[in-house]
Amino acid sequence: MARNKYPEETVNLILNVSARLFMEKGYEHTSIQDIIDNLGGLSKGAIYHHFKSKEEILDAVTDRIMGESNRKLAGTLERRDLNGIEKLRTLFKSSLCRSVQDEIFKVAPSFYNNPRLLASLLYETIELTAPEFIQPIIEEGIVDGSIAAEHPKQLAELISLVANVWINPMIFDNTEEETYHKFLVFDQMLKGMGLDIIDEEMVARMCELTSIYQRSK
Amino acid sequence: MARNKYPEETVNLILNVSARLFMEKGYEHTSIQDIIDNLGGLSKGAIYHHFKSKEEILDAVTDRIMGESNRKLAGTLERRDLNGIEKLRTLFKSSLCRSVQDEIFKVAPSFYNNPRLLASLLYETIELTAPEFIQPIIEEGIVDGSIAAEHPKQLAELISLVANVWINPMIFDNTEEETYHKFLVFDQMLKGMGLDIIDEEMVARMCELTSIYQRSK
DNA sequence: CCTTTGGATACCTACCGTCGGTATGTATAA
DNA sequence: TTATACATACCGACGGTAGGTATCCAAAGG
Repeated sequence: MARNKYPEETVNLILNVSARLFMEKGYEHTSIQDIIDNLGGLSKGAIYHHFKSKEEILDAVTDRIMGESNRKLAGTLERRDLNGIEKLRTLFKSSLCRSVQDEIFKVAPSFYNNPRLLASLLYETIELTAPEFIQPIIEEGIVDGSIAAEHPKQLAELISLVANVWINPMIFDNTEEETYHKFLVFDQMLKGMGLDIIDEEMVARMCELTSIYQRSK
Repeated sequence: MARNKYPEETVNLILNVSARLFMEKGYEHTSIQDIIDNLGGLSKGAIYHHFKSKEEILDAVTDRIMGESNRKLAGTLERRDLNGIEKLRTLFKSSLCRSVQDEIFKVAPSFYNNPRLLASLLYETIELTAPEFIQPIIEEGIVDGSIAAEHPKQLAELISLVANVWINPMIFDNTEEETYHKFLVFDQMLKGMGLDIIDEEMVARMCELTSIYQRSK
């Protein structure tokens, strides 16, 4: 294929195709040849010119996805009109709304057959989302008095893990009813730790999410 | 190598070698050839006579590990001298004590570089440990009045996830102090949901576990 | 200002070693 | 004799590389 004047377009093309295939078929069941076949004329040489390994493509794909959603989280973090607990609420709500129209959702990826992506998500949740976004908010809430917690780091991890992994319909299959129950238990847990975050609207959104996901499979 | 009169010994040999290598190097970075090289003379034909794929070896390995620990859990489940909450307590305590002398611990496997094993553990926890062992105990506790919960299935999943994954030193690196804080937060969460399970002895054991694991790395 | 030229970069093709897996052969236990 | 426990030789597909070609761009020369 002709040389592209803007190589970042080629990089993006490779990333788009790879991301889709990784989601659909899983990282390990996607071969370089599979990617090539969906590149519209580009060859293996092109891929290995821009990336030094298949692994590096996966890293770039996950970095891009996480980067997108984290940039959106960062917005909430900086708002001055909200105290700690309100920021937590806003964060949850917006991340739920976002998911509904998320692209990743439409391809209905099964993390079940995608241990690589699952592991990435799990570790990014604990090592990035929790300390970078949730923990600061909790610490803020402790200072402004809206949250009572003694170990913000661990609390942030726990909340992030439950919200990002356990409740995630892409990881664990659930009926709408089960999702509802999960949310009730999650709410009970949060309230038990003095965090009143979940409201009816969130529960409704989450059930909507679950059913959208169910249908798209 | 000469034909073995007791083929199950060969199967066990393959499983032992594979388990060790999977832990040390990760499933994906362990080749069939690596396994053969550690088999002491056996060949690829032997492996594929007993297992139909590398995947099946992994399944057998994880099944064996999970089977061992589940058989021990099952013992607690059947005791008649304990009510629900007491069974939960006993379960936690014994699983902590067991881990201290667990073989798996001594090779210091890094789930970090082992997405396959990590995913297996995660799904076995939610789809096996929780519904087969924790949920029945909670339901028993509801009946005998020692536990108050409305959604035993979800509660069982939540507890299992936190205990088996979040607190697991093989999955997330922690200092002893962080482990201690995790346990405090876990305890607070459980108490918030009406479950008084954690005591000082468990906390001590868990910190011991963490330090053993740290040293073995 | 236009042209030439040279090197950096985008990309292609052919090929390599290794991988997981199979077909087939052989020796031994029952 | 038959079924089973292995060994051996081989296969296609895989991830990755070597080396070549084509295109872009910038600086030099006219």
